[in-house]
Amino acid sequence: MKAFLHAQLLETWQRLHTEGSLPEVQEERIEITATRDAKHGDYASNLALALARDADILPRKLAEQIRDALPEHPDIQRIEIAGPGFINFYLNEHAKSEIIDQILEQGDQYGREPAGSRGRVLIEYVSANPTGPLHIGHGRGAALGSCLSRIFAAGGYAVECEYFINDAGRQMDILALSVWLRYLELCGEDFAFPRSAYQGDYILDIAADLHREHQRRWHTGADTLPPPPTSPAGAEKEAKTNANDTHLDLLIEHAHEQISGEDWASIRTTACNTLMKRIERDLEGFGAVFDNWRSERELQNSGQVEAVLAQLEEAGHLYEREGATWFRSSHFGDEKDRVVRRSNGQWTYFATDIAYHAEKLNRGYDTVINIWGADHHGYAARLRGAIEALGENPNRLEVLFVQFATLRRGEEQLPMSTREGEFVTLHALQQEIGRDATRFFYVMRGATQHLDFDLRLATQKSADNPVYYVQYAHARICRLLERAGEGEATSSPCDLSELREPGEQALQKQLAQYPDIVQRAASERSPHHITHYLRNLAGDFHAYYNATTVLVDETGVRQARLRLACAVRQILNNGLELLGINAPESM
RNA sequence: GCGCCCGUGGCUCAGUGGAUAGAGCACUGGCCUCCGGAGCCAGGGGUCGCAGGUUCGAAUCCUGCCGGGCGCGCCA
Repeated sequence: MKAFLHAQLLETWQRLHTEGSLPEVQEERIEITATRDAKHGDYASNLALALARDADILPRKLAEQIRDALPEHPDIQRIEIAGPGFINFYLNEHAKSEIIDQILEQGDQYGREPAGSRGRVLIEYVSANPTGPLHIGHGRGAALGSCLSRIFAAGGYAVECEYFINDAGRQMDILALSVWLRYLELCGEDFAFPRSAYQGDYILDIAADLHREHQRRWHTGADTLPPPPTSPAGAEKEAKTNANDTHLDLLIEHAHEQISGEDWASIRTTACNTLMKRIERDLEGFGAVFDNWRSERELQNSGQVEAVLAQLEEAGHLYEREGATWFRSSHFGDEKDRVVRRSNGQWTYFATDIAYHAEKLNRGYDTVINIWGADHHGYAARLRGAIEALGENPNRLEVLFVQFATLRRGEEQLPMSTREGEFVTLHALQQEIGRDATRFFYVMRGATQHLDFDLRLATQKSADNPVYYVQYAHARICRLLERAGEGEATSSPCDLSELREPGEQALQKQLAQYPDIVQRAASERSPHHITHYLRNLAGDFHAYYNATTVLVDETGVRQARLRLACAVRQILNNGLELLGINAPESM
């Protein structure tokens, strides 16, 4: 209906333009919105206000001219000019109740665009380092990516989801080192475990497996280990960090002397695979589904990094300085140039990432979306710059930054830090509050907002908890339809003009907005529009249900009300589906 | 210091340049002989951080300032 009115306005304007009484107009400038207040009709347009200047006519006069020129239509009861020059459309009852038949006819397809009709999108998300289990910080990215992929699919995009496995680089060496040191402890060695190595129990588990399988094969005396740094009292934090980093490097070097490169690689691979399996399992349990798992190591071995650097070199965007190779990212909007090859000959992560993004773009997606934590925002400019330098349109890459989530239980703040091994894992969070509530809470705020995740609220089984509120509305309708006999509600269309109560009008209007909400959630990459909508719809239903008896004796009224309830259930179901949340039949 | 994000009832947050700025929580008072009370209804509570500007119209766009978060490595 909204699209229809938009077309009518455009057509009418163009006709008046051809007749010479109005100037030209661009399609985007004609807006029509569902009204917030029923006093303003069902739909309203502000075009007379917006375009009065161009037309050189007073807004109200312009509005009248357009109203008079609009063709009559059986769905439109009347058109009014209000306020400074709004054009308000009032639909007749029949047009409003059509929505119910449409919803029941299309079922779970209602609100969905034809698959693949809007282009191809790749969403890369989570991509956490395999150095520990996923924690609640990763959870937010996982929820956002997973919900967005479902919303995009509903919006008509062909969507693929991808996880980039950071299985190369120094992090992996630190991981292997952490495992090896724990292994030495299991061999009976006694020494101070480095503070900046990975502390978590999962490291111990991997070490125990290795110890069981390989016995004392990689054993070496603790007395040969490089001594830990002695940090003088009052030393700067930064100096301490550097000292710890250097110590780790010495330890890694030492390990290389003690065991063969092959064995070291084997420890690294075992640790990485074990953690990746755990990550995959956690994501699967969370409902985050991936189509592709791309390995950084494989990418590096494929020769793509050399190729892409050669391409940049050829285009003159690289230069040497102080033994390193730099990319001239400052020419492409970054604040300074960035190293792509270190003076020790190794690529930086950035170099690999350029190759990775070049690959993604070459695979032919219209849009490539990355979901990153807010702490990475400074990184986007150089990546965009590299894409531009490669002759691609940098706008095909879109980076969504998700702000941090803090976790609390009532007043108590819960800490999280991978290195210290003290964090709430995503798995533990789900165990405690369930997948549905976890997903809903993660996406109910805009991604740019800091999220205050309250475990106490999320575990409450009451109306305070929005997940239960929405699910309860669904369960309630299911029970109602069961009681009435399913057949009655889903049978052939009945006379919906019986729906005259204010609550029934409100519900029909709310239902009609669903497709717009889905489109908006997709175009703004904002699943929270869905959570808000569902809460409102559930609220309207609860209010209606409390005020009006559905199962009355008059057959016509009863059938119409059941049919309305059935349509509400369908939309609750469709909306929850977009969030990957269950729509239970009973609770 | 520079860059990005955020300042909206006591709290957590919606808000697409539009009509009287909205929810939920908390608070106060009501509603089950009734389709699920895991629910509903009513009420109080606001300088939309501050100051300019653009506009017929600004919480929304622009500039400056104030406050909070994050980032500013030959780490990933």
